Amino acid sequence: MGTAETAAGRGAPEHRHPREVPLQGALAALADPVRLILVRELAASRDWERSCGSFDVPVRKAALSHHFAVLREAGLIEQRDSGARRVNRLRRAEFDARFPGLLDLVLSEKPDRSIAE
Amino acid sequence: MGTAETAAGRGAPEHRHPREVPLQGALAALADPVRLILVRELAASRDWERSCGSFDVPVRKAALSHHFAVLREAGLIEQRDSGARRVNRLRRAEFDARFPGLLDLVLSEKPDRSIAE
DNA sequence: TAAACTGTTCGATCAACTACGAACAGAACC
DNA sequence: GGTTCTGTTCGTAGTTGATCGAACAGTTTA
Repeated sequence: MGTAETAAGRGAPEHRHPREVPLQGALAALADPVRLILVRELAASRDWERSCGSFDVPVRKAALSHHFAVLREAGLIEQRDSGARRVNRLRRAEFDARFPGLLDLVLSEKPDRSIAE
Repeated sequence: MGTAETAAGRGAPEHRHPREVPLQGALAALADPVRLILVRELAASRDWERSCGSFDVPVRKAALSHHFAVLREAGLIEQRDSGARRVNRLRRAEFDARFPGLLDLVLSEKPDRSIAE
């Protein structure tokens, strides 16, 4: 059919606005090396540019899918289905309004070399 | 003997300056309900005023001791032995210099009612 | 000296998190 | 049609973290 807006493996992703995210949840979401990579790479990309599989992380897709779910629940990202792939955007403004400075802190920190080891 | 400056159960506590604390460690330290209470109560008290046992937290002393160790390793608090008790202070300025805005975020957030349940 | 108090450490338990492979489902491509 | 690509879900395994009670070691008080 015409333009595709459907899903990949299942229904549309459930989102949570940063406004409804508890501080503890936001901190926990960011206290993980893999998710930090995702957030930083996302911040360096344009909205809706990156699909889930396009990130350079040392985990397989099952774990990756889980991490994206956590970021979604923490109000950090928004996802949209585009054909077979699911594209992402960082909720910069909304998240920063809810937790002023937190995202800046994460993004200004130079990534620690070597994730595992 | 004269003035006591010794320990409670063991040697002097090991500290870590916020400068040497990784962002991930700071976030993880703050992503816990008990430790959030400790930090907030500490912020509302004067330096060296509060002993470890003087906090209103729903855990026993073994767990409490562990939480203080985590806060110490995260550069969030400083401890000093004063006779039988160990007194604390929040490293406001140093921590804020290392992670600008993070502590403010934690302290401006209204404590979520009901820690467990 | 003995008892009470404060806090640490040990060992065990239990819950939560992270990870993987396999199976699945829709989209795109041949 | 079938194959490949993308991502989710499931079941499971390993790791980490929080918690407790008990034992311990100083300090203080009686």
